[in-house]
Amino acid sequence: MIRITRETDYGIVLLSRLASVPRPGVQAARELASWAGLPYPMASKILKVLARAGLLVSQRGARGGYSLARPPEQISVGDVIAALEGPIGMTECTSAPGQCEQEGHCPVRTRWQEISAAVRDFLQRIPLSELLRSTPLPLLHLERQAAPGQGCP
Amino acid sequence: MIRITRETDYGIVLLSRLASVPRPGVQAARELASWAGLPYPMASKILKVLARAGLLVSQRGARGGYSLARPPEQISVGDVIAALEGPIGMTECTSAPGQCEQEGHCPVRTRWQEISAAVRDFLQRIPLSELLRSTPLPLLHLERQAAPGQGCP
DNA sequence: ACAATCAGGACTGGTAGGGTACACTTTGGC
DNA sequence: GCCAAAGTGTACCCTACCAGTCCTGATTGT
Repeated sequence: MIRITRETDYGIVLLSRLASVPRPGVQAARELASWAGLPYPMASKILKVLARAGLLVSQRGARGGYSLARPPEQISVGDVIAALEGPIGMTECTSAPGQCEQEGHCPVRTRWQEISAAVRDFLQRIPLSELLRSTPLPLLHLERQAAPGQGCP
Repeated sequence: MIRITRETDYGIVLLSRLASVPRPGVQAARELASWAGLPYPMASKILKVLARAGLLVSQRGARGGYSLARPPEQISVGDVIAALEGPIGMTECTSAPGQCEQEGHCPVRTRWQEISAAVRDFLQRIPLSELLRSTPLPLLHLERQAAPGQGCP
């Protein structure tokens, strides 16, 4: 279904929350969970992973919590997905070579690699900060160019 | 993991095979299966679904088989995915509204809808015929524009 | 008539998503 | 110095769905 998991979805919501408070905004997992309407254990699980991946900084002990490791402009949707689900690839063979026995003679393999790369790049270029803007949106548009490196002037 | 299922992957390979023979190229499921290195029941299952979805035309009886319902330029990767996995959406709420209780106040919902739409469009614009070209590739590129309808001149 | 072929299910095993629980460590505050 | 409030790590369960098989029927060319 070309779908992110629920955990990733939650992760993005939690990060967005952290991105929307003035930095440095340390928030406890319980606060974040209740704000997002998630059971605490679930939120905690996700936050742990995001911290280990380097997207969050954790502060242990009383009055501890989580805060963004980088400004929200420098954390992309792609980063979050990669942290919670592993490398982004539309097919098994694109994310982990050697899985498919057909690899040698598969007629569509290289194309899938290109398609995956395009989607990955696309997600990599959407920062958290953009997710939050409730105002006029820079329309996301997927373009096919005739040649590399020849963007609009 | 933002991944198409194996069935979809197989489906695209099978369709590509049909697209690569001169039309009207009726091929039996057994032939297609052995060509793709798939067990016959698996290939058969997939072909049935693709036929019901209108991407393939089936011919029953002796010397029957499958052929493309439309020229390969008019069948897109998005069509195949939709046929085998249902509507394309990166999150549950984008492909089937009403699933998420948070829908009303989810801060990132509209953005996901845009992102999903962009990916869906992108896949919708890659025809089977393109997957087969082994020659210089029109680079796939996902672009973000400032405004709609203002592509390169 | 018969064999080749597709159609439509039912059925099964495995794995990953989604969620919970618990024992442990760290740290601020009194 | 102790306690409570945090995060850490790991183990665990359950369910759904992916991946794959099998069987019984309906068509149709020869």
